[in-house]
Amino acid sequence: MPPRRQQSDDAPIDTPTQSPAGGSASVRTRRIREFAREVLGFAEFRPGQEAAMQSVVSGRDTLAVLPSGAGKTAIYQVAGQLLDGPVVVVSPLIALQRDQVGRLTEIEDRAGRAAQLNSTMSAGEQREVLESLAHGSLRFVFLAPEQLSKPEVVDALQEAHPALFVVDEAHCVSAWGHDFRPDYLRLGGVIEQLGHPTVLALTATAAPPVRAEIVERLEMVAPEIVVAGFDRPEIRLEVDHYADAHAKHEGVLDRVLAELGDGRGPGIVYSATRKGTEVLAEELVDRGLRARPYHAGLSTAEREDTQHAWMADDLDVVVATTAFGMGIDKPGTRFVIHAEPADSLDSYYQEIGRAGRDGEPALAVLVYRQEDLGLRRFFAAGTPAEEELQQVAGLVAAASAAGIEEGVDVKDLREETGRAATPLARDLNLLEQVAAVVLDEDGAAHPADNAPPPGEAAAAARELAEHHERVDQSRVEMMRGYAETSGCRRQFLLGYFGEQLEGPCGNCDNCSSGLAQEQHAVDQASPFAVETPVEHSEWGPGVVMRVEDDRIVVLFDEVGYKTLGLAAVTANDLLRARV
DNA sequence: CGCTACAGCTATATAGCTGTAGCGGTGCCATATT
Repeated sequence: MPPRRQQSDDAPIDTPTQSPAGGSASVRTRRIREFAREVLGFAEFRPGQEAAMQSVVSGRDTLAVLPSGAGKTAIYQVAGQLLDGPVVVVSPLIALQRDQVGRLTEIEDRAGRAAQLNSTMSAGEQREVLESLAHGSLRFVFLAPEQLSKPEVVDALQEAHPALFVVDEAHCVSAWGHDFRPDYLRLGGVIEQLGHPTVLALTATAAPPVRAEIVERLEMVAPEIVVAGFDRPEIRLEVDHYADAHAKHEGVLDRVLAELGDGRGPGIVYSATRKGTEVLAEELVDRGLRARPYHAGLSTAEREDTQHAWMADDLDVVVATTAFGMGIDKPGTRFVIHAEPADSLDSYYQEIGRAGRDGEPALAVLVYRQEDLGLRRFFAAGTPAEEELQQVAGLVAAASAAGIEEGVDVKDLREETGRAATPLARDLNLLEQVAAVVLDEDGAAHPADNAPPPGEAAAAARELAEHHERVDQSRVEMMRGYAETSGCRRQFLLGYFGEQLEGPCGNCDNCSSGLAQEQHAVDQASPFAVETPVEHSEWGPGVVMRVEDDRIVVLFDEVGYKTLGLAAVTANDLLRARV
């Protein structure tokens, strides 16, 4: 397990005697404050912000989990000014890169020049960025992780000796790395190639296992972990339960109409499917609302148009898949209604966190049907068959044995196995992670040095995939737990993120109905307290995340979140406190 | 995992049931076609 050091906002900063920014901690503090005031126009820091700046400027790898709007960007702006060398910022979306570069360009004369590097630019423009980086005339470069699979990009970065390597929206490492965007998993290797500049990982939402994975994947060394309180008390939490699909559908429409009818709005409706967004948007339009669907299947022009209309207050509702989100910050968003549950509380919290960013009261409603978790379970599944993995490993090994030096192309593998590109890419990534296969810069597969035989490699890869699947499924179960709890929903949510709220929040449906108070009274009597490290006879070590009257939720290192009945636990002596 | 569309069956012919195959989410990038 990676280290899990935590530091509260006001804890003293641990200061090495010699630091890249030079000088003592007090000098550093002064320079940070000066820059923040004079260039960024800060009157004061948000929670966690200055602690993260201190840590980064002192040359320490840092993971900062700070709420949206807490000024994560300012952390690397300040660091970029005080460190000696350029700053590389890995950002998941080209649109986000564009926004950041735009903002930095406004203060360019004081903060330093910024540029992006991506496929929307001409070859000439891309070359120019790499050259100015090498000449030292660029302070910030923004790129997607995929750029770092190109050797010429890594070479250019290496020559520029970056002082800081920033991974923005760092939860993507965990959420997207495994299958969707595997280059996120390779960032650790890139950081090593660059001589391990100081690493700064930034995210708004990360539960303890996600934090651990970020630290591990990025190969962060003795990281400072700054977590600022991420309670959003202004967001009221509610869950509407339905048994019937049609009734649920009507329930979503009614909920939206009720909110807007009361003059509250605008808001976002999240649906799990593209079709769902289109059907709901159309029906809302039929009921007289300014509503539009948004998903990745729409043309770029349509998406941009909808996004602009949303930002310009020309829409009451955007009905969207998860494609609508990162980088969209509209402070006056009054409600977020989910027509289906998210795949985890991590995603759910991120999505509802888009409401009420102006600090005014906002509402998050989950319109819930147990069956809707099925789709999430399906997406969480998908451990490949061992034979499938063995076949792929075998083909790679055979090509090498036959003396084919350029390796095996994914295209060739597709022809030989008759399978689609996506599952094949997933197989190769798994085999790469168990040190059986190496992918070169052209995407061709070679056997790794001392690679295990295909049978062994396949077994190890399957085991790894099963581990991910168990954890992902357990995250879906926690989403279910949130929907079905009779306790305070905010306590449940914050507990999931490892933050304990002393009493019921008073601003969720279960608090309003009185259920949460009854529940809370019972919870006090549980034999296992929250945050107790425990050992389970079958599942190994874990930490108690949540306590209810007859059950507890434990986060296990190996199998993720599990809900245990207390009766069975005590009867069979399943769980012991670790010392 | 669960829903939908649709094929194929039934029953005095056109609607209504049953079984099941197919499908479902996120974005980089590069390459092929206009």
